[in-house]
Amino acid sequence: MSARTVSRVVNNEYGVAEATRKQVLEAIEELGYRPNLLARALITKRSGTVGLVGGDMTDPYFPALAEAVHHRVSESGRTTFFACTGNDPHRQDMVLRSLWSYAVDGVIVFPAPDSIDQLRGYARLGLRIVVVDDVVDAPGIACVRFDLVTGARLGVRHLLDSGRRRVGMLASELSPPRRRRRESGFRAAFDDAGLDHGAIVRAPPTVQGGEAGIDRLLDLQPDLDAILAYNDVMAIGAVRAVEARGRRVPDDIAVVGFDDVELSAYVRPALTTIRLDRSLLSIEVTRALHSFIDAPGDRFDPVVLPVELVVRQSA
Amino acid sequence: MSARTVSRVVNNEYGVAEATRKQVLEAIEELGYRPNLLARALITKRSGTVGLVGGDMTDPYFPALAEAVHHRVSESGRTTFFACTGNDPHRQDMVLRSLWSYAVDGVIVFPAPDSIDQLRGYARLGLRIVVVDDVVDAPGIACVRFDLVTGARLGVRHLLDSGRRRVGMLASELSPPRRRRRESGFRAAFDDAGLDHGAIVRAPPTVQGGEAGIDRLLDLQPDLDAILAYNDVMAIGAVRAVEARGRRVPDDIAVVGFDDVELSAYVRPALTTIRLDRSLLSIEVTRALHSFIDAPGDRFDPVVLPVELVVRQSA
DNA sequence: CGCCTTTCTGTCAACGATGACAATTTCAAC
DNA sequence: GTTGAAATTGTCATCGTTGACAGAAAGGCG
Repeated sequence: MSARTVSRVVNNEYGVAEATRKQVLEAIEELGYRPNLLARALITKRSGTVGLVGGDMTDPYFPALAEAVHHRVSESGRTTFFACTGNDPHRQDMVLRSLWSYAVDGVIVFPAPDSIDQLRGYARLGLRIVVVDDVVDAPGIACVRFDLVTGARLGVRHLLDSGRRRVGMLASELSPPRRRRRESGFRAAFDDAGLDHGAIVRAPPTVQGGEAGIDRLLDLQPDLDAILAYNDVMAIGAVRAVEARGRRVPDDIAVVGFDDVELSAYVRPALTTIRLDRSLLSIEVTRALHSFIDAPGDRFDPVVLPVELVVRQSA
Repeated sequence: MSARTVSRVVNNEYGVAEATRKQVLEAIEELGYRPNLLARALITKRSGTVGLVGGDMTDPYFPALAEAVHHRVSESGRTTFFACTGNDPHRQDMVLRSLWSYAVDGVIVFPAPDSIDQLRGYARLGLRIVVVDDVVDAPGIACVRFDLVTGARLGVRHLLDSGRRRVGMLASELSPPRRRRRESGFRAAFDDAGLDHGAIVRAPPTVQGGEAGIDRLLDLQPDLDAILAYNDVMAIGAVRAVEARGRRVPDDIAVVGFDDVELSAYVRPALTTIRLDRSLLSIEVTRALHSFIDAPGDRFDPVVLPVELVVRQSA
């Protein structure tokens, strides 16, 4: 009974006598044999695993998406591992290096700032990459993103419709210029309406960042009556900071976020937000990944996903 | 220039002439060479990675802990990968299998229900395991947990001190009997006081589970004036459900949670909770892991971590 | 029974690194 | 110039699996 035969049984290959197969399975059971995936991956260049690389796990958008992605990926019999980069290109490099080197079948990445060339490099090394929220034109890289320009427009229009006129924006300091699509939409919406927008302030995309950003924003422009925030977590920080200054949401200042994380419905006031549907995103990123893995090509047309305004209490 | 020499340079081994080292480094740079970690791990049985396996990423306790663990683990030059099991022993088996097979240096596991024998099995296969929140006496397995009995006692005492007498408990249906230490503490606190405790209801440890649990709890015992919840996420569900029934928190019903996730300070009313200090936990689990990895032994004395009552608005 | 086809099983090399150890070079000291 | 020790570099086997291919066994047919 050679190792080769065992290999055939384990991999369900064609051409093993039924009696042998049974015998091998029994031996496997008895000895508690587990194939060594390292050795297998070393030779096949495939590992049956997928990596999901995000910037910050503590932003609730990531875990929720992760769960959805895991679920879809597992349908193809693969395991998903998660990693995070803290939005640090160097840390991202370490993570991708590990993943690449372990021959993951592909990775889904929320890229750290200024890491596009790094991604190109890994694509050249043969790593299949799905980039979320950025556009990279390179073989081996697929791009999926939400239509954030429209999203910001929807948010601003909602604020204008409800009579707000002095609208500031709380942006993320981690977005490089090319990825500031919420800001573009914000400006565009005011251009459309022939009005001037309020100040734009950038801060870390966290609750604390939101609080700090609001402090600066209100110092710059004390008469603001509405805020469009980069995401829900910042929006929550914004609400807190506004209330800490003794002003009320939404009566004095309306707040609109992005994402629609579960949490947004639980805080008071419940957040009005632009929903970036995780289920949709998980479907599309895994579709892109699978098409890369199974198909021979290394091109994938960029996907732009629709967004939706969810009106709750904060605006 | 043999491969062996390159290996020596890459691993910073002693005994390479300076001139050779420089030459090799240049070649590495020029050719974009990356050592294949698979091959390395295959022979060394070490991969420089650590796995953190949780039940549910969408419970905010996990991501926050993950970030802390990642940080500590990275100090030893290792990369951390995260995975989740959905509290399903079978999924846990797949995850551990992958991790073991990729020769991770160790794993930190929040075990799925009824998976202790599975963990023992992997420990026998040589996987170094740190188990959180359970006690497993086996070589190769270290255990770290919070003193939840005391935690529950603290919570109950706080409620009794503020005059509550009809206190129910919202437990997790995922905890097997041996791990129901919050419930033990809950009962013990009432025994101490010579009082009777209210009903105990088990539900999934999520916001929805908390809501559903409260519905059943209030049906069983409509006159409850306080609730001890399994964790903050359930407590948030509890608050919502209580308010949905037209009763107020904390005036009509007080709510105490466990964990002290960041979120707990942001919801209204802000949650009173038993803090399970993530920073402490991350220190201890990585200490356990490192002692396993670096030391020759395969025993590690169980660690019990202290807890702390954090009083906010909900009780 | 011989021959051919089909089915099954085994052998060997390879994946890319490192452990063990051997070979070579370097260099100081005699 | 020889010697010996130390420093440097190379060779070979190995980790556990699979690809390519060869060999053995089984079955069909004249």
